[in-house]
Amino acid sequence: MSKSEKLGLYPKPSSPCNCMNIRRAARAVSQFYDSVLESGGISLNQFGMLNVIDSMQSPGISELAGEFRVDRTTMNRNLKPLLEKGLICQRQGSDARRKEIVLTESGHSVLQRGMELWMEAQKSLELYLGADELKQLKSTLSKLEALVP
Amino acid sequence: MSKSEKLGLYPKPSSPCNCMNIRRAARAVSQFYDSVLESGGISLNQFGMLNVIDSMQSPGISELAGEFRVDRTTMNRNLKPLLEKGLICQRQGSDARRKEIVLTESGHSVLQRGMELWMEAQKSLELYLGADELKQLKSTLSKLEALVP
DNA sequence: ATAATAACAGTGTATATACACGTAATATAA
DNA sequence: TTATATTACGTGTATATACACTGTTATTAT
Repeated sequence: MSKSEKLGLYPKPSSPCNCMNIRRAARAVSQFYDSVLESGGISLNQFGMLNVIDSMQSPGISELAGEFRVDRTTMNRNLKPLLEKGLICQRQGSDARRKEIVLTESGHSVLQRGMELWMEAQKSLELYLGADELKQLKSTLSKLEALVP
Repeated sequence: MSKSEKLGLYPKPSSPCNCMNIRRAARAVSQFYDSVLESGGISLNQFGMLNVIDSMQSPGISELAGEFRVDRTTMNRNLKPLLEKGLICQRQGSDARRKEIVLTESGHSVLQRGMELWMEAQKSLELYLGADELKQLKSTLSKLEALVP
């Protein structure tokens, strides 16, 4: 390893590929948020699921997936760790096909603690990027989301 | 489903969470690039690995991971599909610890075809966002990458 | 020369992601 | 009312991602 590499004098070169770059950035930001949320015993993704569940009226898995904008089967799998940790539970609705998801007591606690940490992370990122650049980023990301139906 | 939902008149609301938004955007852009590369029989991620391998001098797995900015063990696992498809092969270097990765004939072909498709995808995205907004995005993504060491 | 340390790679485990396929329950059409 | 279509959910399979731990080889210190 060269001296300049050790000292990190050179910025990491970006890929010419826009997709690679956004994937890398997403990994980096995820790791940052995860590290901030770590002391709350939960990951950013799991915190996000708890938060969305809490904001909906006992949603079914498909509705949750729609709100979260992931595949339905992805949501199904991602709920498993929350179930095992006892942060959510499932109950049968009047429609026998539907499985309603609700937060447990423990889930509410973890969500509340996570919210404080999440706000820290949000604030840190805003400081890091600056309000203007962050606003521009949000706008662009919103457009990119619409690339897929 | 309401009429407005069917017609998609309302833009999908973004999450207040910056991390969620960038993760979603990354998924959307990945799906877009994957769909364009599909006829080349390869995903964007795999194309990217082929491309980086091709641009390096028979790298070891750790070097490759460093260039690609993923965990070493992630790179190890991600190379498996490429090996099974016969697009790359591994060979022993003079250093017995090191496993050098090189493209096969087939790998070069797939890379070449993928390159055309990738350029299409790049061009499409540039048209979609506009050159200025894309440039700004690249700059911001580069900063975000630096959030983690 | 031997012991301690570095560097390189692999595996177990866990999560995240989505497609193809299958099953059960409801709603709609004939 | 029965046949059909739609809706909601689950599983198998495959990929992507990273951490903790292990093993092997090379380098360095004593």
